[in-house]
Amino acid sequence: MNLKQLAENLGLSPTTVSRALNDYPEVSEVTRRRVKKAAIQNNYRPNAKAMSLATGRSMVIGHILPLDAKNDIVNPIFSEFIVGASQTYSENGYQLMLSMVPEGTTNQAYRNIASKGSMDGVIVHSPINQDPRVNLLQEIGLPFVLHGRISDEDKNYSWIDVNNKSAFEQATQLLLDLGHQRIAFLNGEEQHHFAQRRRMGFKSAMQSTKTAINPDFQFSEPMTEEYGYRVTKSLLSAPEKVRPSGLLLSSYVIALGARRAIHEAGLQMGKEVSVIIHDDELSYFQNSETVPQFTATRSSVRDAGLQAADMLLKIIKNPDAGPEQRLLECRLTVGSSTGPCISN
Amino acid sequence: MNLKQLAENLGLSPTTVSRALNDYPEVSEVTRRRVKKAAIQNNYRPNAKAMSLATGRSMVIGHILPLDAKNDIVNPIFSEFIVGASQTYSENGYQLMLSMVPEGTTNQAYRNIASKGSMDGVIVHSPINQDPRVNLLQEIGLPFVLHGRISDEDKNYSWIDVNNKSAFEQATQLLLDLGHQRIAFLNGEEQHHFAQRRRMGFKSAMQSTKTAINPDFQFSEPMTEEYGYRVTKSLLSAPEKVRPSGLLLSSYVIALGARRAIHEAGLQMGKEVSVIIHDDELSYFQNSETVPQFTATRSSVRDAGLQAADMLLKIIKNPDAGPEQRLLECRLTVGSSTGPCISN
DNA sequence: TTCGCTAACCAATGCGCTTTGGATGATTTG
DNA sequence: CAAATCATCCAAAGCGCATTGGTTAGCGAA
Repeated sequence: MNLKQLAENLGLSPTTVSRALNDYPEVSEVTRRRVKKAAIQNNYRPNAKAMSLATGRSMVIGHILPLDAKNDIVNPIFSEFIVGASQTYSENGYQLMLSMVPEGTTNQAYRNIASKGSMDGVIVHSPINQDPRVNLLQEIGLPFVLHGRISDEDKNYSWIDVNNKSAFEQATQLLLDLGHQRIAFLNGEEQHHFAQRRRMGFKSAMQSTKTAINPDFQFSEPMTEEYGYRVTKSLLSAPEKVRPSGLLLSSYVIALGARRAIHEAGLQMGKEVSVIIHDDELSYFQNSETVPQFTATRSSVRDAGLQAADMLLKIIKNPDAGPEQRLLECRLTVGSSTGPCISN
Repeated sequence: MNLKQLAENLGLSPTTVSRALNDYPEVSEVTRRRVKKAAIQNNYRPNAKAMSLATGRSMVIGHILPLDAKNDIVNPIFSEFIVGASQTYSENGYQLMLSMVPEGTTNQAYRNIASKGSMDGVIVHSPINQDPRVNLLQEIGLPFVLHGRISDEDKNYSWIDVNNKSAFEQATQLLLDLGHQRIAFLNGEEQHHFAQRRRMGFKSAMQSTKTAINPDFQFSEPMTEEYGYRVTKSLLSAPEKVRPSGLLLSSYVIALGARRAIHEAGLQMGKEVSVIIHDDELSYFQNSETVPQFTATRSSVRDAGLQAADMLLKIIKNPDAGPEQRLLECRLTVGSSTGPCISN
C-alpha cells in the first residue's frame, strides 16, 4: 500500500493525503480524520527511501566504530552506549545505522557515507590521538558528535566525554590519602585520548603530593580480563614491602582479572591490596550489594549515549548553532576494595 | 556530485554513465574506462536512497533486538555477533541497521520496518518461547534468519543456533564422569529457548545416569555477574557433604561471579568445586594461557554472526530456495576449573 | 451583482537513480 | 549493393513521496 493507492481508495489526491498525514493546515479536519483512519486500517507506512529522497533527510544516524585488524576487540561499553542513544533516536523517529570501518580505509569509508547521503549525522567512537576523522568530517560537512575528544581544549567541534583526568586524579588522591605510595596503574591503550587523560590525572595527583611514580608499575594495553590477571599476578609476586599496595584500573573488565590474581595470591582486596577502578556501569556487571564491591569512579555510559544522541539531533535540527561540549563528571563511590595501607 | 552532473561533465547521457558504472555490456570499453575514472576523480558515489528507490533493494540488513522494560540488559554477546555479521555485510556492500524494539510494541515495530521498506531482511535476536515474530515475519514476507530457534523441529524457517542441548549434555556428563553427583545448574532465563535446551541437555545426562536432580540447585535468571556470585555464595554456605561439588554455568559472566564467591569461600576451582561454563568466546574475555582457566563448551558467537549474515544474504539473493538451518556444535575443552570429586 | 478572500482541494514537478524502448551509424551478410 | 545485424548511445518513464503553484467553490463585503 502506497500513498497513491491510499489516495485512490479515498477518492482524494496524493497531495491531500500526504498533507493530511503530515498535519499540514490546508486540509479540513474531517478529511484529516478520514485519511488517518484509513491509513491505520490499511497498515500504510510511508516508504522511508522515497520520503528521504523527497525531503533530503534520511532520518538515519550512523555510529562509526573503527575496527582494528590486529586487535578488533569490541568495546563492551559500546553496546551500552548504543542502548542509551537508541532511546533518544526512537523518541525522535530516527534509525540507527552501524558502520564498522576497518583501519586504513577510514577516509574512503567516511566519504562514502557522506556522499551516499544515507545518514543525517554520525557519532564517532573511540577517537585516537590526532584523529584525522574530525577534520575529514568538517571538510565533508556531515554533522557529528565525538564520543571522547582528541585534544585538550578543542572547542570547535561537538563532543561528549567523561572527565577522565579529574576522575583519575580523585581516585589516585584517595589511594594516597589512605597511605598508599606504591600505586600501580593499569591503563588502556594510550593511543586513545581518554587513556592519556587518565594518565594525566594520575600523574597530577602523584606529583602534587610528591610521590614517586614507579615506571615498573605503569601499563597500557587493551582492556581485557587477561591483561588484568597477568599484570596483577606478576606485580604481586614481589615481596610485600616492594610490590604495589594500590591498584588503579581503567575498567571493570581489567578489574575482573586483577581480582582473580589477588584471590589466587591469597590476598584480599581492601586489605593487602586496595583497588580503585573506573566503572562504566554496564548493566550486566552491576551488583546489587549495599556496599559496592569496588571503589570506583562511576559514570553511566548509557547516559552518555543518550546525551550524545541528543546533541547530534540538536545539531541536525539547527546546524548554525555552534558546537557544544559536555564533560560528564564521575562519582567517586567507596566500596569494599579499598582500605588503609598496611604495608608501610 | 550526482549522476546527472557527472554525465554532463562527460558529455554523455545519465543512462550511459549509469550503465558504465554498473558494468552493463551496452557500453564500449573506452567509454567505461573514461566514466569510471571521472567518477573516482569527482568523488562520485551514487545516492543510496535514490538507488534503492529505483531498484527496490535497500542494501540494508536490520538486526532486531528486543528491549525489555524491566530488564534491558544488553546481551554482551550481541556486540560480538554483530562484528561477525558486519564482516559479511561489508564484503557484500550491505549496511547494518540496528533496531531496539521495546517489549510490547513488537507487532507494530515489525510492520513498520517491513512497510517502510528500509530493510531487505532482518536478523532476529533473543527469540523467546512461542515467539510470535516468526509468524509475523512470514506473514509480512520479509526475509529473516533467527539467531536461535523457537521450537524443536522447526524446519520451515531459517535459523542458526548452537547445539545447546548436546553441549550441556556433554558438560554434565563430564562432571558425572568425574564423580560429581551434586551438580548445581545456573541457567539463563528459561523463557529463552536456548536456556530451555540447555536444561534439556542437563536433564538428559542426569537421567541417563540415574542421578537425582536436586531442585534446590536449579536456577534461572538473567546472566549477570551478581547472579553468579549471589547464588554460588549461598550454595557454598552449606556443609561440604551437602553442597554442590559441581557447577554448571550458562555464561562466562555468571562464571565471573561464581569464581568470586568460590575464592571468597576459600575454595579452589578444580579442587573443592568443579566448574564448567558455556563460553561464547568474547574477545575481551579470552585468555592466552596454555591451559584454559575454565573447562567450557565453546562456540564462537562471532562466527555465528558471520554465518547468519551469510544465510540471510543467500535468502535475499534466492528467495525461492527453502529455509536453511545450521546447528553449530561446541567444543568441550578441559581447563583447570574441573577435577575429580573429592567430597563423596 | 460583483469583487475579493479564504478554505479545501489537486496537477504537476522533482529528489537521483535504474530501466525500458528506441535511435543512430557502422559492420556484416546474402 | 541492399538488407540485416550489431555496437553504442540516448530520451523518457518510473520508483514513492513532498512540495510548489495553481484551481474551485463558497462566503461576506461593497
